[in-house]
Parts: sequence; structure tokens; C-alpha cells
Amino acid sequence: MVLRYLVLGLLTIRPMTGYDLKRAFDSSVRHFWAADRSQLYRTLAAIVDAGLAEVEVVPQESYPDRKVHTITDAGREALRDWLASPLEPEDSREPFLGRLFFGDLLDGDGVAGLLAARRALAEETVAALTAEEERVAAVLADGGPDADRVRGTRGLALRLATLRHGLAHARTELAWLDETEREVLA
Amino acid sequence: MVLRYLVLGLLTIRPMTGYDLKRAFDSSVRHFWAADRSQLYRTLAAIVDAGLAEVEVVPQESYPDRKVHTITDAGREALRDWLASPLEPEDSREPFLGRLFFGDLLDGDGVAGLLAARRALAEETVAALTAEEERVAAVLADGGPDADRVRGTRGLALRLATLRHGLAHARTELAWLDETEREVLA
DNA sequence: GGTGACTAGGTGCATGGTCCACTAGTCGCA
DNA sequence: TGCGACTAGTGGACCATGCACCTAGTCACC
Repeated sequence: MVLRYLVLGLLTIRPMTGYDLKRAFDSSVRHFWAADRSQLYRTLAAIVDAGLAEVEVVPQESYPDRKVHTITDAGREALRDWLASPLEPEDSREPFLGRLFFGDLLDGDGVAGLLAARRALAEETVAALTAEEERVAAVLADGGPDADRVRGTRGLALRLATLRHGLAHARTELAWLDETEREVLA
Repeated sequence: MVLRYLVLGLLTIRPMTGYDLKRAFDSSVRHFWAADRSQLYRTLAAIVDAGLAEVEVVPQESYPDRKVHTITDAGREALRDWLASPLEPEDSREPFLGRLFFGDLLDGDGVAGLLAARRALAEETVAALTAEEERVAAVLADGGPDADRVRGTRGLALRLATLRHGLAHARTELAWLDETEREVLA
């Protein structure tokens, strides 16, 4: 369901092929939603079936045809409806906590290793999001390449907010690891 | 996959029926993993098929038969293998951030409403986890009902760590909301 | 001249997860 | 006497996700 609306959202920026979409996706919403190519192509097809977008086939010399998808008014309406619909509680699914919960079936080193691995992942996340944040902040400051200019200043502010969300949580993860290592590995 | 191991983990505490399992599940790992009844029954069946648990049917007067599932040695081994296997990066999927990202298609009130709804959910989470944390801390202090004593002091410390994980992140969410409201609703 | 990356678009299948409804008896409460 | 909650387990449809695989041409680099 959600993926459908993320794709519609990206199509409001400009018409896109599945290929374009994958790149736009990876360089914008990737940090809070994962999807692979096959999913995006399928989602585009479903969106077209539902009349929320239209396809135009653009032949190219020496490259496969481009199937350019353009959002329709019905698509824009569906997107707005989703954005305005009540926010449901999300149920979490965290494999890492599952392991930790049953960590007493490992020896002490096992738990230490688990926490260390988690720390490495959180540090990677902080690094990646920091880099991305700087990139977006630069775009906000001085323009930057066209493909990055996602819908004006207000849009960029929201985009930055989602990045800071990830950063804040990754840093909390590191702080929680400090605390947990102190208490559990005593 | 993960659900399989969470179920095995719970079966290390004591043999259980699907019904028992659902309750044990909801009162322990629920806050970091969601599963409904039908999933748990199916997972139990899959575990038995794989030889990781055994079933004993216990007839009861005036109630349906209990199918008591007991973990096997193979099950314990599979669980330990999982616990010791390398930690993979988890890809996040956050519908809320998806909405926020495209929030500029709503009016200012829409974004404010979205953030307010998110705040309400985060506050609920903090309240629920705080209550749960106190309950678990009390068990750690003075014993408490048998069903709650999940595998000794070390197990309880890990359980508390998973609860504090949720709490830390819920509080970070509230702090991030403060910041985001200041910056986006200006 | 070969290798690999890029452009472009997919298909098929298995697994996992969600939703909903159904059976069927017990028990307490109003 | 009827309603809802509890105990216990099932069936089936559907949606979402992940992984592998395929076609087919262009281009740069070694």
C-alpha cells in the first residue's frame, strides 16, 4: 500500500520511467523505505491499472523504448487522500532486539559481539545520513543539479526533517548501546 | 524467518500450546515484533514439520484438546545458530516518514496534524513501555508470578534492555517532533 | 577483443505476513 | 436468557517482498 503512494509522490515531481523511478527512489526516500526494481515496475503497472497514472511509450534510437509514466488527476487525488488519512500506529519488527532478548542463550562474548555488530551498523547509518544531509543542505543553499531540486524550499525542509529523523534515531541507538553495554556486560 | 526463532525462543522457557504462545508473545516480545494468532499457529506447525519441536496432544474435559509443543535439541541448536549468525542491516520501512516527505502536497494544517498525530502515538508508546518496564523491574526485584520469570536475572536484564531501547527511541521521536515543529511550522 | 557497467524493461516463484471468518464449548454477568 | 469473553485451533484469500533470471543494445576501459 505505502509503496504505491511513495511512487505516486515521486511522479508528482516529474513523469518517469521505471528506470528513472528507481534512481529517484534511491536518492530520496531510500533511507526510510526499501524497494527493489521488480517491485517498482510492478507498482507502476498497478498504478496504471488503477488509472492513477498514464503511460506514454517513447521510442529511442539505439536504446529500449522509454515508458514514461505521468500521474493523473485521480492519482493526485488518491495521494492527497492518503496523506490526509488518519495515522495508524506502526508495528515494529526488529530482528536485532529478538536476538538480544534471547541473548542469555549465548555466552557473554556472544552478547558483546551482537552489541558490537549493532554499533557498527549504527555508525554506518550515521555516516551515510550525515553525508546525505550535507548534500541536501547544499542544494537548499545554492541550487544544485536539477534532479535534486525536489519541489521547492518547503519540500526540501521536509526532506531534511526525514533525514534528521534517521540521524536522531541512529544516535539514540549509539547512546542506548553505551548504556546497555555498561549494564549487560558487567 | 525471525518469527520462527522468536517462537523457538519462547518455547525454551516452557512447552506451550498455540494459545499459550500467543499470550507469552504478547506479554514479552510484542513491543518489538508483531504477529497475529494465525501466524503463530502456522509457525508452530512449520517448526514441528522441521523437527525443531514436538507436539503432545493433551485431552481436556470440557475444553478443546491442548496441543503442547516442546522444543527439541535440534530446535535449541537452530536457535543458537541463529543467535550467533552475523547481524544483517535491517532496511527500514516507515509509512509516517513517507507522508511527511510528501507533506508539502498538504496545506500547513495538514502537516501540523500529521506531526500532532505522530506525537500522540509516541506518547502512548512511552506510557505503555514505562508501565511495562516498571512491571519487569518489579519482577526483577521481588520475584513475581511464575509466568513472568523469563529465565533468570540475566534474561531479565536483556528484556529490560529491549524495553529501554523502545523507550529511548520513543523519547527521541518526541524530541525530534519538537525540533521539526519548530522548523517546519514556522 | 573481452569485461563490465549502464540503459531499459521486465517475468516467475517462493516465502512471509495480514485479514477475516469459522467451529465449538465454557463461564460469568446482567 | 442472551451477550460477550475466554480457550483452542483452522482455512483461505490476498498482498508484499525478495531473489533469481532474461532480453538487448551502448559505451568505456584495459
